[in-house]
Amino acid sequence: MISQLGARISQQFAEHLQPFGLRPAHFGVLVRIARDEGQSQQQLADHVGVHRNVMVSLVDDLEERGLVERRRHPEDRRAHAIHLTEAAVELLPRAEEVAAQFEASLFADIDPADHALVLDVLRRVSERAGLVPELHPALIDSRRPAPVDPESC
Amino acid sequence: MISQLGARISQQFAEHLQPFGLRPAHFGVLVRIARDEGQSQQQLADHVGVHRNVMVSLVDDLEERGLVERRRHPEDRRAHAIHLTEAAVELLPRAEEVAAQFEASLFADIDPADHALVLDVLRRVSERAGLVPELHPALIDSRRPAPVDPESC
DNA sequence: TATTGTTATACTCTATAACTATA
DNA sequence: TATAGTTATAGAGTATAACAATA
Repeated sequence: MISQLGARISQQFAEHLQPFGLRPAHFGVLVRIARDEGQSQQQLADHVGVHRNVMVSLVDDLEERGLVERRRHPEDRRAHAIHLTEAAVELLPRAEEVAAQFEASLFADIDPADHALVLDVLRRVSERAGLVPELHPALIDSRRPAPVDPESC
Repeated sequence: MISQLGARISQQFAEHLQPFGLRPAHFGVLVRIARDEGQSQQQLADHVGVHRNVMVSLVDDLEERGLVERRRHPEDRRAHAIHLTEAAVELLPRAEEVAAQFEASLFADIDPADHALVLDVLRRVSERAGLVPELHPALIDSRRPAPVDPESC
């Protein structure tokens, strides 16, 4: 159920972001850049939970949309330092407001205390499921619980 | 977050089902058939929430695995009546046990009352998001809330 | 030798259209 | 005319491997 719900939420969130010319992944990347400007693409990929190959095209898209800049990284000549443009600084709060309204609409008939509890529990379940945003992907696999042996049932 | 969690849960559930030679979608179809034997592929597709085209290959897979049979539908010569084989009747409870253990492992450090509450809330959110398992897909679109106008933020 | 960004490739999923046989 | 099952095809998304530049 969580999987199906997640897929539909992502689909609907994509519709909400369409007027901005963004997909959910773009939004996630922008939020991460805003939290800490000048990160490398590799760092962003780790934080968002995608492979660095995917980050290339995400940053490509955002650069074409005029929302981010690839600058020279001050410490590592291999890496880019990714920064928001002024257009992004203007756009991001509006997109975040749409996201907040969307979440509110989903939980519209849910008691606010229950809403908060659900998000807190899901956050803890996410960690248990190996979804640790701050963790390097290479470390995630070892945290995955091993599948159950079907013969033992 | 729900979207990312759902994707990872689906991925991990797939690993748990791999020893059975099943993917999550197959498991969902089997459960639906068990609930009401002799349904048409179209009915199954509606219940599971996929297009009837997709159900064709799902039933193909299950038939190859020897888990379901396509019999003549007693009332409609266009349709098939899908039934579980004895192998499926033997396998399904074991797969359901694996699923239950997997869910338990995800919520292992969550208070049981909170666990139940979360699932209940998510069920209600799912309905609000247009995820109504018993509803025909054609009716779902009209239940989707309209995207927010970004200019109003 | 390892890492960053990049490109290419393949594989899975999904969405759409069209066809047939029935209703 | 509409529906059930089927097939084919195109597109998005994802995963893997390889490469040049740099650490």
